[in-house]
Amino acid sequence: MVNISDVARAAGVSPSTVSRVLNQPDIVTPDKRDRVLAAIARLNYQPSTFARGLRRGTFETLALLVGDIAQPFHGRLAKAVELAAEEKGYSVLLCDLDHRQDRLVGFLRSLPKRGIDGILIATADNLDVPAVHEALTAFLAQDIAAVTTSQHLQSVPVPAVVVDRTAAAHDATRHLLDLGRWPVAFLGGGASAYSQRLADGYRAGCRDAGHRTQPRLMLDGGFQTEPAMRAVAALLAEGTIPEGIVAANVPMALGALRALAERDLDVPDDVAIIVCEDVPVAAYMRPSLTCVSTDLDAYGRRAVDTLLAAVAGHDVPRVTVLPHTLILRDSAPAAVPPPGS
Amino acid sequence: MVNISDVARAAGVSPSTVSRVLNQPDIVTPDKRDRVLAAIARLNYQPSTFARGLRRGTFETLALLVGDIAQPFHGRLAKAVELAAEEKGYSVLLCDLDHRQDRLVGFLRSLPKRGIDGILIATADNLDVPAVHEALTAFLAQDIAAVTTSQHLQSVPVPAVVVDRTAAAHDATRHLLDLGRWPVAFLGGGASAYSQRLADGYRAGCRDAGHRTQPRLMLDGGFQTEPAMRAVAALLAEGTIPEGIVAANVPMALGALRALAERDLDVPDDVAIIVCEDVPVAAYMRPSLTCVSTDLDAYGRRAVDTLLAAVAGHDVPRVTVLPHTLILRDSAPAAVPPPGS
DNA sequence: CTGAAAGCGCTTACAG
DNA sequence: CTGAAAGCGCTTACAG
Repeated sequence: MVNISDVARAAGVSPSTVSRVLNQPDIVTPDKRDRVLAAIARLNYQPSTFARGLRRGTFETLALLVGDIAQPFHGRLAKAVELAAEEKGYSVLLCDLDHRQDRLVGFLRSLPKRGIDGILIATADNLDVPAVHEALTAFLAQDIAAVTTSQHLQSVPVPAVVVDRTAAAHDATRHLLDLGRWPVAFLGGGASAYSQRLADGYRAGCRDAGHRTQPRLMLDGGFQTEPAMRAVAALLAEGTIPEGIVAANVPMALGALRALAERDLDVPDDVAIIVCEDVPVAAYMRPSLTCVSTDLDAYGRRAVDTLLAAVAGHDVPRVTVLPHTLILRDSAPAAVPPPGS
Repeated sequence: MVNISDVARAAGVSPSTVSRVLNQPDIVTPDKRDRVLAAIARLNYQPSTFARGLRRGTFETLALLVGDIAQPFHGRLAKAVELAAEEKGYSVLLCDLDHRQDRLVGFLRSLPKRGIDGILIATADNLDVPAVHEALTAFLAQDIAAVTTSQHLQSVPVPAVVVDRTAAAHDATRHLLDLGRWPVAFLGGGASAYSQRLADGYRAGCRDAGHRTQPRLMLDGGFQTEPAMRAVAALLAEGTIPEGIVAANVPMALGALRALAERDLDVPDDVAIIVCEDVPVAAYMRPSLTCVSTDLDAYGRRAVDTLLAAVAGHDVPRVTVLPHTLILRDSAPAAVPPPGS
């Protein structure tokens, strides 16, 4: 790579002047400025981000810690984040957690030495556990900005950019109940805070409609298709056929669809399904999936903007809530008679 | 962040000695070595990757240029790449091309200044076009290693780690023909080299079985669900009902499924579908999708290994071909009578 | 306005 | 074996 001295030599000035042309151009005589600019263009000079970063202490790089980039929601969000960051001149380091706590802790330990300016934590896994809390605290002590999506941390002061999951699940549940469906099962991901928040909304939705929730209707599908399928199959096998299912994510909704199909249950006629996230593929499945949807491009942009504001040392809101809307599709349309009628 | 001088002071040695403990430990007296190691542990010191990189000229960072991280195949491959790279101590910069040539060219121009050691180009978009060729040549001139997946470049000496797409499409086509299906349509992505390679395999498969391919059976679905749906719908509207469809990717297969459903055509009874890639979701759709599959973890690992070998200056094979297998699922099972029988 | 100098945090010949 | 010095490619007070 051509460096600043090459350019200086070519333009007949000192390296300092080349640097000034790049950073404070008005300080430089037009004559020299033009010569430098010409040399830069001719040699195709680009200042090394890291030599510059070493001096300035900022590398224009963010890290995205994602639960599982292979999941459609995360992939779609990662895309939005990358595009938004790139627009601001930042690069994005991809860190796939593979839903493993040891990986998260490892990244929190190793990322500071990589000179990143901030991290975005996008995982539904619970961060409010001692090991993560400790690693996160040590991380933040090094004055690197952090923002989470998908959860609002209790124990550590990290700003969150989130959808109100409780409200989303509440709306989803109400939609099924308004369709006259009951019982309605909840297909979540076990004890994670994220899943608990959805479960709260589900319970509230049931309560508001005068229904009593039952533990056996709270299914643990581990956020994955396969275990979700088994959880729904187990519910059916024990004799309960729910008239609706609120699924936390699309892969689990797929698992539910398969389990229902094996028992020849129709969606939405026998069982209506609604999902608490939206991804492109949801619109194209059969039946297409009714979802609580958020504009993921806006989500990614907002998360990046918040993180960059924090990087710049500005005060940022402790929590930013993005709007969500119900997208009606075939798995739980605007109106469909309950199976008994 | 604590730096090497802090450690040196704490251990009562010079920074040089600390550096040696890290890089050539046997050169250092055990006594001092232990003191330094203790100080490192106590202060939780980690040498800055970029200060080190500035000296050494290597930053232990790879860039992954991906056509669209939101597509399931790319997301799954990105995961494999990230895990493999991290295992070798490398970080991965995520660069989403959004299938736009200007973004690809922009990344090729801007990545060198970011001090990456190599790039992995994972896109089905055609790279053998003048603008990209020029940018790629300028990129390679800076002595940064590059590897492509998914295509073998004609014009530039970049090693490729690929599945033999022609053979894959050939096998896929033959499977449908062996089922007694004809006509069989090909659902590809227009003029891209990637799609052309698949089309070649499709044509060869037809030819081998004694069928004459017809241009109207070659559909352009642009690698996306929506246009694929329109392309299949158009074929049906014009009166042709294929007994089988070879789809280049899963999103297009979804589009085909929808178009067929709208005409009440059953899969696989009326129309069998086979896809030339495999992603987790394919197994869980209804009908589940028969696919030509490749172990994506092995794929990612192989791509990273090849790239790192190139970074290290070793000779690497111009092209590495990974094996593929047919995964039989419901959309084109082992045996199903043709619709006419 | 501009150049020479110092320094960001490392590594590695160079003396000793 | 070890420290002082130089240098990776920048930026920015500091003189002038």
